[in-house]
Amino acid sequence: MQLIKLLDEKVKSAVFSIYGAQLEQVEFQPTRKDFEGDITVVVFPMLRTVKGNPVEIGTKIGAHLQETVSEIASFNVVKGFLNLVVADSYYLEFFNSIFHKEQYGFASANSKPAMMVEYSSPNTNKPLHLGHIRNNLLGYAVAEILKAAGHKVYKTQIINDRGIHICKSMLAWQKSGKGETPESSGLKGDHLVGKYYVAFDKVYKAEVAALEAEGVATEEAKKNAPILQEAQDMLRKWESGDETVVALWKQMNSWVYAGFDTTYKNMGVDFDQLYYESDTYLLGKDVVSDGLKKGVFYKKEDGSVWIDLSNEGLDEKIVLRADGTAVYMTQDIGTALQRVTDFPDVNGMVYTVGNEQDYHFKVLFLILKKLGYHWADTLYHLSYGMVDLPSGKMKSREGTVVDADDLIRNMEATAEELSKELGKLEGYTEDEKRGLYSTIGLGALKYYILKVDPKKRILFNPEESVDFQGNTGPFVQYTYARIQSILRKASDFDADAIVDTTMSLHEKEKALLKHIQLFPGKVLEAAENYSPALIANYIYDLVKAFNSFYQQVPILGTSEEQARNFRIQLSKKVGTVIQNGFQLLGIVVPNRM
RNA sequence: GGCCCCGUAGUUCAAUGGAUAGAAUAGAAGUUUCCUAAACUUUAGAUGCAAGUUCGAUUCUUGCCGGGGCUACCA
Repeated sequence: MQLIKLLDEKVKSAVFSIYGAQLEQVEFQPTRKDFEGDITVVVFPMLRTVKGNPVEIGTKIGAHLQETVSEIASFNVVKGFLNLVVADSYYLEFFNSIFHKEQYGFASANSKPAMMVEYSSPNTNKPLHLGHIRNNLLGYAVAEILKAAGHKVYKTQIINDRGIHICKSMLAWQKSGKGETPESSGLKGDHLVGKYYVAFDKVYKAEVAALEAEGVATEEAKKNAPILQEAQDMLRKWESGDETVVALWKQMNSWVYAGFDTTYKNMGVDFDQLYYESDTYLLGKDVVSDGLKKGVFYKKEDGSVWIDLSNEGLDEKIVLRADGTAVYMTQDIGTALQRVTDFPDVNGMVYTVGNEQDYHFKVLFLILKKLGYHWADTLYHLSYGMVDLPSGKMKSREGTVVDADDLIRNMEATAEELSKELGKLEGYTEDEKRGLYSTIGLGALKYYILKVDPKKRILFNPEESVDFQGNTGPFVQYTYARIQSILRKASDFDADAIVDTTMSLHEKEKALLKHIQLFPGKVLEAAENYSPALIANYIYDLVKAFNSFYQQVPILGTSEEQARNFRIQLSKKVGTVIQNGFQLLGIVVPNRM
């Protein structure tokens, strides 16, 4: 970053002194590995300002830079690309300047406005599945990245704890549960409740089929199945505050929360502030009447309230039912306002929600804007692709899901199996080993999900296990562990030594330093794009470069003392960057594996 | 039908409009008396199709083809 800033000025003044022309901006890119050089200036865009042959222009600028800028050791020009070779001393000075910064790459805390990141937001009628895992990992990682970019961040979720879905589980439990509890059944609370959600659907389908057999039309049968009507009745009772129903609702939700807490803990995600739909679903109604007065909304004959977005290329959208009750949109308007009230310092909210709701959020943000809330422009829908199975979409009701708890357990089991096969853990206690299996298994899973661009849909084949080799979490973790091993063995090295900047660098060392230098910029880029994938890919490249260095250059075996010490320091620094980068992804790195 | 997203090696992923499109995996061939071989090195293999803008297009525009999603007084 610093280098580019410096060169930007130098190139501009070079062009000015040679051609008397003022460049708007200079285009840089890292030099491709097939060419000699470290950083490349692209000459083509300059042709708009400076007339002439690109090679000739590049050569003149290169010569001028070599003469006047001490950091530039030499240059070459290929077609319209001016490749600059940066002096080793520059990189060594850079290394000295960052070596002691433990938080290297992170902007100073709270130097930017506070933001709120919403993620997870599950329904409370069934356990979490792979889709939720992607949501949680993305939301958590984006929150961490925003923090690293200097924002204060509040992590939040809205728990969808009311509605017909939870009544379905409640009803089925009431009918056939025989008082079963997590304790009596040995089932995790969310799994127990999910079991009854599936049970409801089974009865419901049977009833629909029975009605159809009697000659009732499918649509009618779906509406009139007795058990569904009972569930709707239960929801009405809940809304009117029926004591028995509310008590049952509280009990079943408490089971689910306990289950979710375990899953969140295992996944390593957390929240600063929770919102419950049962508290917020009535919010937003005042805003609607306010909007009516302002003329943002309009009322239809039946009393329902709408917004017309056809001028924006969207449809009409309902914001309040004819009977005056709130819909999804009403609630989301209210919740947004609530959050702004609760956290006045927040400037920017991120909603981590699947791309099936792209339209909903487009409309929500537009409505808030039309209502005149200045902060509407700071809202962002972090939309991500679905996680599908080869058989299609996951459906909890039909049991075709990859359960979050099962998957995590499987990943840990695979890690255990592999670790035992390799047998490198003598001296570890059983507890330490179990901790490590979890670190590796989760690392593999998290990396697998996060390295993919959020927008892209993931096809997950449960038959093919998630890899532990190649571009994977364990690959990165392994490299980190090897670095720690070096540091353990190098007890004699001087961690405070200032590197002699007149030393000449090995090609692999220079490659590493160049890469390390990119880290702070990469963090900012990831924050701007809300993309943990950028961090994952960056760390992967860094690790590749380190492994290549490790393989080809002796570290502890270096005969020259200064060079040896530098190589250990360099390894240590690479380790810190790996650790810091993986921390942003919520992945732990082990000292041994 | 309308609107949105996605099409890159067999497979899973990369590439602010820039050089000969990078990796991993699966395939082929190598590297352990030496810092952890979950590694390293070599090899073969891809931009859905057709136009346009540009000095230059995987990237931007349009059309077509393929996959997914949204288009509820459910959330």
